Amino acid sequence: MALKMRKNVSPKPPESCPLTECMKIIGGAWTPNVIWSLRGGPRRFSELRVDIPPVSPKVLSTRLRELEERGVLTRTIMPTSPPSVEYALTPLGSRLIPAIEAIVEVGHELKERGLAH
Amino acid sequence: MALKMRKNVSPKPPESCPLTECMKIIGGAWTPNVIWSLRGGPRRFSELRVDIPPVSPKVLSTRLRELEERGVLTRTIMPTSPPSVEYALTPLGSRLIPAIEAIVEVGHELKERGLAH
DNA sequence: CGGGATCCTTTTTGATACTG
DNA sequence: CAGTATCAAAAAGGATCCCG
Repeated sequence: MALKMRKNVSPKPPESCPLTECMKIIGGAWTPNVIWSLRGGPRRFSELRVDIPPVSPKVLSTRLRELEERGVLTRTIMPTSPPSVEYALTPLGSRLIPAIEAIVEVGHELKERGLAH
Repeated sequence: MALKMRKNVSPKPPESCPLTECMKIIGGAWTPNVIWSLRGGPRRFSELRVDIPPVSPKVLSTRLRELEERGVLTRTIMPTSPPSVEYALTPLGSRLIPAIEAIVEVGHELKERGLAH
């Protein structure tokens, strides 16, 4: 016995499920951008569209609904005229910022090394 | 002038491009799992398949090629018999670990809160 | 063992147009 | 303004079989 005496019998990824779970959140198209845009404070639908020009209204609203469902952001209807809706990060949503920053950092390096595709 | 005196004229996401760039790396199916499996040291193709049972050989090899191309990992053919191939994280690849850990952490919380889907 | 080649299905995204 | 509806297009992933 003890045939395969590799140092790494498998790092054991018990967190790989939460990983997948969280990737579903930030993995959607434009999702990181939405969170990034909200990091400085609440923003309205049309403001987000300006922040992220290439996103279509359909995809944006889809992302926003998903993120609200998962407790990443809140949707508040402001009693103004014309009516407006504000989106803001929840505390949980804010916790995604460091993760995204880490990703940004590596992405940055990738560009510098010309490894971006 | 100064019509829109919102506090956040837009957090300005200049890094949103590297962000997208990096998301392309870790955004693929099973990619985080691959990196996670390699975090403890080099692994072979078939070992990765064991670590990540649901991944098909096609997708796994696709991911590995992408990751190699982007300098995240190295591919080394070992002169053994039968021949084997080892994959290992590069220093750049290792820098993704903290990012993934941050993601895992939030994913973990999501599960606890029952917000996972 | 370590994949490449195919083919097919599912999931996602995008473009437009239209409404309360 | 803040979306929804519809339709079409495209990625992405999965299943298999095969080969050096």
